[in-house]
Amino acid sequence: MNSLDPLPEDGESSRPRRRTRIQQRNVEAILDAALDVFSQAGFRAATLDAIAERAGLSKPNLLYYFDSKEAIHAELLDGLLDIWLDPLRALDADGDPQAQLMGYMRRKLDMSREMPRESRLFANEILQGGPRITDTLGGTLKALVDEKAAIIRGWTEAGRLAPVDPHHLIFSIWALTQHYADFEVQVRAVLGARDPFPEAETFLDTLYGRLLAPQG
Amino acid sequence: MNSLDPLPEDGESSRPRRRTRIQQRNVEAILDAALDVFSQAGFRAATLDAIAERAGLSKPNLLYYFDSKEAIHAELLDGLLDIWLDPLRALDADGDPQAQLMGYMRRKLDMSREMPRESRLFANEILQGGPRITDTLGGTLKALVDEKAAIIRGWTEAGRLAPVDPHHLIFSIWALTQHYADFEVQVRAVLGARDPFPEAETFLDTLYGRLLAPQG
DNA sequence: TTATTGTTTGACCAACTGGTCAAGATCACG
DNA sequence: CGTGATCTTGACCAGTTGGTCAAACAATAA
Repeated sequence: MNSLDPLPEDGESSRPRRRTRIQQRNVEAILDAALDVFSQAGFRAATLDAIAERAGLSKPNLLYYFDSKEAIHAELLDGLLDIWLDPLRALDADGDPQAQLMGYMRRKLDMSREMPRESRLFANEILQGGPRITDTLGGTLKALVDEKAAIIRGWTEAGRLAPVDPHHLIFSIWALTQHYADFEVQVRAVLGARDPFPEAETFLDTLYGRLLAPQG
Repeated sequence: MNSLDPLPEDGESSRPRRRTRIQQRNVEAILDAALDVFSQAGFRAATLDAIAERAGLSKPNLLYYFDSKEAIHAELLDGLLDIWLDPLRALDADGDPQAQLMGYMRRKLDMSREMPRESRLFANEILQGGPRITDTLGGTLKALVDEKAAIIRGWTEAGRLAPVDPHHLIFSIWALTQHYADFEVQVRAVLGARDPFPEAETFLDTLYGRLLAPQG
């Protein structure tokens, strides 16, 4: 039994956690390598050997920093979920409806471009039935989506937004933006040498412009 | 070495292939079980034991009908790809542009509802870099998409369709429809008991209605 | 019935995988 | 420097996995 993290038992600051430089560096390397491997293979098909190699450590050394394969995966998912949902949290009831939603879409698209591994990590997890995050899905996530859906419904009822099902509107933003990360291989195969993202941004601007503009 | 399929060496008809009733039944059972397992776990994480169990056969018996795990997977992908691309093939240059595209979208949404395993099989494959179908992606698929994109561009240029990037329009249909199969767990977690599909159809009708209607 | 072909399985194997452990190497600090 | 804490590793292990094989068990046609 190892597991470095000394549990709530700090003297002063309660956040930093990693104590030595070596710990800092290695834990970081492990999580980065694990993100590579898990996002490409999914939990079960990922191997500790592959993660260790990519991190430049031996397998037993990995297990000195983390209790198990599950522990690494869990820490990744945990840390990422917040980042992942941040753009939705930022949706502001007091802002301009269309600008808010288009801003949300763009931020998600940026994340697909800049954090494709993270996107694929979630995709893999959910595709495989999400056994490790069903709680979060039905809990935190559902609550957040319901909250924001209510805001969107409010906008529509105030006539500031064309009528749309708020939940499916949010799904559509997820689907359309994450598609460029999750199905990147396919998109690139079809598009050839072209860079998908600038075109995607233009297309999605058009799409949501036409979908959301009030009155028809 | 086994591999039943007698290669091009038939006496009369060249399609049927499976000779005995037993073969017919077992091969079918294996492919169905394999679809269950591969679509849920991805290629690497899927096990022959799991497939065998679900098919009600012993593992050596599986391998009497198929040369290897890869062979099962390959046959699945092969057989499915045609079905999967059929709706796009059906896009008719001579039809009404908007009706054609909305029809395509609906057929894809139907497939997400009725063949979610197949959708997830592809999703898993592509998520993991599509090592077993990159050829098809850059070949058959790209050719088909390019052809249909040209048709769509023609419609737009004729003023029969609002201007949109044809490739990204096709991507959007894939993303939005397959999302309901591939991310089903998430969608259901957020929506609770509601059936996603009827709502999805309404939403997508609205979306593509507003996006595609000519003139603004 | 018998010979032939088709089907099924238990026993087995080598490679891989997640994880352990004790011993050694390195570091931080008084 | 010395000493305790941190870090690293080779050797190892038990369970899993894709795949083999010879022998047994059907089905069927002559």
